[in-house]
Amino acid sequence: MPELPEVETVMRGLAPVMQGQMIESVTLNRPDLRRPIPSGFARDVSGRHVETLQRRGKYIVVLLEGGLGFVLHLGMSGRVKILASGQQYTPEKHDHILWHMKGGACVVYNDARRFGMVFTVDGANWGAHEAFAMMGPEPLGNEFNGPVLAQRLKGRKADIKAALLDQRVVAGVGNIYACEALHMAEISPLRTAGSIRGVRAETLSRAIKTVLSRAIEAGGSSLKDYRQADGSLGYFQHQFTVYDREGESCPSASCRRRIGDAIRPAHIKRLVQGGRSSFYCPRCQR
DNA sequence: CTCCTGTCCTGCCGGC
DNA sequence: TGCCGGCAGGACAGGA
Repeated sequence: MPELPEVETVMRGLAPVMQGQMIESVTLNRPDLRRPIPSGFARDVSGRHVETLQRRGKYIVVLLEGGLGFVLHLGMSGRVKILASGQQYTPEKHDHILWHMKGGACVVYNDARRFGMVFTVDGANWGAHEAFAMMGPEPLGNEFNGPVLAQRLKGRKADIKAALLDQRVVAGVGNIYACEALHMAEISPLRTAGSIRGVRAETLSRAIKTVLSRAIEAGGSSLKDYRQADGSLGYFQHQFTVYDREGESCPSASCRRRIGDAIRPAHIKRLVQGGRSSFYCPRCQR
């Protein structure tokens, strides 16, 4: 469930606790998440200051002094808890990794389904790591636009919905925001990916940017709330327009306008593509 | 190359 | 009430 906006929010929440601070020690409560945690991870990371935090797609990249870095992926149930200095730590089930910061703050990684991952990278050249080497453009950057999206979809026979989940096409989009962006762009999830070009590609690229930006804004405001509450990050839930709304009326004004308000609105449908649920409006998404 | 399916993992929810 | 099956989903492997 954590997609680009959630990961961005978690990273922003981590920054004040980690950036410029030293990792004093690391506790590993188990040797693996989805994959084994690299041997020596705790030793390698301990005793170093955190220089910067970055996000690439759904990954958080923590760059440390001395040219080492490590990467955190939240998988689907990963969440991060931040304990301020002096705050009592109450262990919870699935607390797998704890970073103890010098000064007493602590960052806890909790992941019930253990789809997350942690690995170290060469801090000077982390983009070359296999997790990033083939990754598509950052959707919120200037390097992502209609023509770029069209180029990346060119010739692809898969459904656009499936193609958007491919991190080589565009980074950071997952199942929820793929549904939301396609709805905003009024494009059917069943449309062949390669047919998205020209104006349609422009519309879709803009919808992706809008949907993700709005979610980050929502995350930013909920971040404040959660930090006041229990320090938990990555928990926030905001309202989706179509995702998980099977059977509800399509809220899109332009959808209603097509036939006039007097007539019944169209209803959100669910279908399974590549083993994943898609939610869409069969009337306004074409 | 691209596409497609299965796998990992556990909590939760619906059905009986 | 309790059990069981199915579902959720990001990345990746492996086969077509």
